[in-house]
Amino acid sequence: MASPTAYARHDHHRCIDDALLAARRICKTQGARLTTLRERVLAKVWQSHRPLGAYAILELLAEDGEGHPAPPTVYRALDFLQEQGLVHRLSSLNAYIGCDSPGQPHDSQFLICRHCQVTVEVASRKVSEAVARCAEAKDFNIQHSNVEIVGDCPNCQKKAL
Amino acid sequence: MASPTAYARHDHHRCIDDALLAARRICKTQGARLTTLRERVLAKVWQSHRPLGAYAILELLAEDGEGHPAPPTVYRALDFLQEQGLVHRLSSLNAYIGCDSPGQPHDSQFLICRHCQVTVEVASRKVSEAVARCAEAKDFNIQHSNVEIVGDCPNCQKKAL
DNA sequence: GCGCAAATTGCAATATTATAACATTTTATT
DNA sequence: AATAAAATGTTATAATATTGCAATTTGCGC
Repeated sequence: MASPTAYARHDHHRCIDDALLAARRICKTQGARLTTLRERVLAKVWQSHRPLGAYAILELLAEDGEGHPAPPTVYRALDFLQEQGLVHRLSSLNAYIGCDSPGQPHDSQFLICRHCQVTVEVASRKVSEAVARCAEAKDFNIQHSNVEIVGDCPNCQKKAL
Repeated sequence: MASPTAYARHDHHRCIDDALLAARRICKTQGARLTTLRERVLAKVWQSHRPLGAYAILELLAEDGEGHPAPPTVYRALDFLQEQGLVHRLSSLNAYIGCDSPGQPHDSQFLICRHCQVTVEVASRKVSEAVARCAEAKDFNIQHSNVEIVGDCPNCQKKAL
């Protein structure tokens, strides 16, 4: 199992660039409008592999100088990005993170490090299936599932925190 | 698979009574103090099989007439109840629900109906194991996992909503 | 029972996250 | 260019949660 990029030293500019390119491609094919603002918000979300709160995004946007949007603006952009499957919301943190594999619908789980906050998205068929069976067994019809796993990432384990 | 109590017509007073009895027993053995306030909060949480927000609990307490606690009071009681494993917090709803099988530590998942909000706690070994394997595969050390599944409960499916 | 320390609760203020309502601007299309 | 729809701006406020400190209650040793 290759270690997720997020845990390794890597050229993060590439993560950002890839995310923006994918977003443009997806929005184009969907006929959705990836405006400047939305793209700026997406870029901020992708500034790291840590989930970012709406107000943190707001501050980062303000630092750019190009306009100081108000909360509704950011929330609307985030709503749009979620609808397009470009970002996920982590409800246990009230924060947002870029989607790892946008475009195709997928069921994902999140590994959230409680020390460094680095968060990795995984798409485990085993987990998805187990969840599906578990719901079926109770005659429950799944619309959406949210799996957030909190613990220690490999890096932080090494640091013996 | 027996249908969960929450979905069936049942004597709900018994759910409340059982929860309170179990809570007293558990706190006693743990040397934890289940005060009047904490017990009142627990009773409110158990008033239904729907998750309840902190401010909703606050209002219910106020209706009783016996003092109108302020938010911190309720949040502290909820923190205590969570520490004792007597209630769970559903982060996707910012709401709290009574624990189904308090006492022993357990890994649970929640089936949340998007129509009637009735929420059932399940403890699927398959899901727990799949989650554990998925984390292991990324060399991630789980501290806690949160699985919230949103969809249509059996009753609401029948009503064809 | 009495006094002390610790735990709990009360209380006021405030922080944080999110949305409502409506005005304005931008965009795509005619 | 005119229009309608979409997006953004703006102001205010709602909903959720916490901080800090004072007052009270409780458990416990004496």
